[in-house]
Amino acid sequence: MGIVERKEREKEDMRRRIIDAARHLYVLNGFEKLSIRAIAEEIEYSAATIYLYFKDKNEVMYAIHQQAFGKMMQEFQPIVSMTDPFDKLVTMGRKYTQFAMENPELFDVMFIITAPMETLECREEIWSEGRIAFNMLVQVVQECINAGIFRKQDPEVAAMMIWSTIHGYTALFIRKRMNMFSDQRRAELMEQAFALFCDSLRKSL
Amino acid sequence: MGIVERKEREKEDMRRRIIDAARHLYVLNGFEKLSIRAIAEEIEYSAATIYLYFKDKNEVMYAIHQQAFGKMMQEFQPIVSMTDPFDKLVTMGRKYTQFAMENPELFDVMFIITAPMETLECREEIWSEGRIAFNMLVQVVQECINAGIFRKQDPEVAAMMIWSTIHGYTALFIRKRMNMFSDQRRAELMEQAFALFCDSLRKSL
DNA sequence: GCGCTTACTAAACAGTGTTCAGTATGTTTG
DNA sequence: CAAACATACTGAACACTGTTTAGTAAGCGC
Repeated sequence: MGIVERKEREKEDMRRRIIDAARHLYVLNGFEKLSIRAIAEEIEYSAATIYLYFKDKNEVMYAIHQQAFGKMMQEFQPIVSMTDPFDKLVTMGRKYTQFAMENPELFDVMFIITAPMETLECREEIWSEGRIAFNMLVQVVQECINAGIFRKQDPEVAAMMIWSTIHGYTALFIRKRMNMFSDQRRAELMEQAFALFCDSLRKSL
Repeated sequence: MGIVERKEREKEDMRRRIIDAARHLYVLNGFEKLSIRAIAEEIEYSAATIYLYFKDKNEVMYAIHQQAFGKMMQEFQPIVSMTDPFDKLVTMGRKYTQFAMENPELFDVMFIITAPMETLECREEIWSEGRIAFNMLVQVVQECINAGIFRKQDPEVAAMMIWSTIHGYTALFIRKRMNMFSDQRRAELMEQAFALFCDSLRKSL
């Protein structure tokens, strides 16, 4: 009775094909221009078929968002084997922005667009991808506390502050809210603001 | 020959009526659900009429975004008459988040949604609203430097770092990226992260 | 009163997410 | 093997969306 298993596999396969096609089109053109019909055409099925595998467009976006977190966490892997906890923190910050620059649409669906969050909301689930990534940061902050680089304090509060700063200019950049500066000045400001922040952390946390 | 002036006034009046209707519907339902047809119905004109006064939906969003900046700057007015420059900074930070909480859709169009920025891009204009608001922050940072609260440094870099932090958790909150925490913990984290940041600024900038 | 400009609109175009009745194929059962 | 059922899929429709265009009606200067 391998039929049920095969069907299960085929179902899983189709889901993967839809997500792959959707992600492919999404990273090329963004959320607004990603249509169910375009995804369907890409995999050579009718648009209605997508709805046999996903509740709605939000759920497709949620799947892309999940994959994107996988990719980001993979790129963060090298950090865990670093020795100095403060270096870990600095590298995490750098990688966060770098990931956003290299994968603006993925960053968008992970941290800015509301669509994937709506799926969670109506499923009444917690945002586990975000929780896991945030925990990684909290962990590193805790290591800084243990190493005496930071004073004893709530690591989640410190992590939140750090995430905020890094996310802040990254999101402002991605959403073109630094366009009052020239390309060069923009890069300069981000780099120096980051350096100043790292410096400030070292001295005062 | 007051006819030209009257026509000019009427044209300006119609623009204002469109913006008012658009803003009204926008703050109620957000960007996705704001349609040109709905705006037209609100002012009892046909949809095509909107296009006699605005190039496209982006330009309507840009107008709303401009008004929103006006409102925010108004709410920031009391700050300029404060005496202690560091208090100014802290109050600005608080007001930024407070504005976002009280006017989530306005904050969205000002700092997150891409639509209004597209208008600027194709007009090849600078983002003057953002520039002016940022300058206000730079000014206060400069005052902190002059008062010896901060050491001598590039005030734009420091301002950028400060904006990033405040914008960071505010944007994460608005776009539901803090939903892995309970309502209470979320508020706690934001407040304490802000307090920690202010503390850190005092000590190290 | 006659042109001409301006203001406006109905209708169409090309798209969107989503639903549903109907079909065709694969699987199970008598 | 044939009938019954379950599954997978699709064409077409619904109710929208932003935007364009051709055509109409009113106001203005002469």
